Amino acid sequence: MPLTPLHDWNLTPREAIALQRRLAGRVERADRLAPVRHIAGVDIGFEQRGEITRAAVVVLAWPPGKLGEFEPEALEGTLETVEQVVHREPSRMPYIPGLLSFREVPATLAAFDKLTVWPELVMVDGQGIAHPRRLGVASHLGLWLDLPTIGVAKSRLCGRHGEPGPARGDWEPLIDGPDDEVIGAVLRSRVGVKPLFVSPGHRVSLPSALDWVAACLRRTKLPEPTRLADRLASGSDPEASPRIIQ
DNA sequence: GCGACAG
DNA sequence: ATCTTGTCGC
Repeated sequence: MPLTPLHDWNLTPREAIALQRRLAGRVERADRLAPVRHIAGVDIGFEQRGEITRAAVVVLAWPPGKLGEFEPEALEGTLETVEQVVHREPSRMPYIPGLLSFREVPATLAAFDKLTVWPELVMVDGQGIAHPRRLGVASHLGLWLDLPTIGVAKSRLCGRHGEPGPARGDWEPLIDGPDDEVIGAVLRSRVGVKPLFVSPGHRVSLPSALDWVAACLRRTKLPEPTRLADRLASGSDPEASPRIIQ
């Protein structure tokens, strides 16, 4: 069953919410990944006070160059960029908490259209199922692309949790609803900084999502895929021209 | 009615 | 998210 073309979406918040409820039923929370050879990172930036949406996708080679090390520092620079693309277009919707995917997914899909290297796993800057209707931007994108996705957010949208321990890798479950459903994890990705909110997007379990994020962590707070996509989507890399490396 | 609220 | 100077810390 084909989904409604996102480019045609011109929904009211009420209609968008109804659509999310239907799509949430199609999100898979168990692992169903093909062998991973490339991991993509996705992030969105804005220009001109939000009038222009800028989607960035960075594709990294997996596994990283050097294996057998446990310290992230020893793996510095081992997740190499294979391709990166940027797509700009007029923004379609304002930001509304809970409806982020309607604002960001269309531009993201256009960016994916430009990729020549297709990833087997995607990390998205935002929530996966850790969403009021269990359909955050990572889950929505995963359904659309028919790819496994993981949500890596910098702050909380919903759910309750304890404060994770101080060590890198320490985490606490993110729980929501009257039935205490575990919708994600609050992960200390770096000592001394606010924790990350990791949640399954599509076709990835929570334990695997945490494993993948941990495997992509280096010295920074964000895992390499979303860190590089962030850099590309934000101003620091002004005329970030699309390029294919190697 | 009163907060909370990804990017 | 973005707008922005200085400032604290490794």
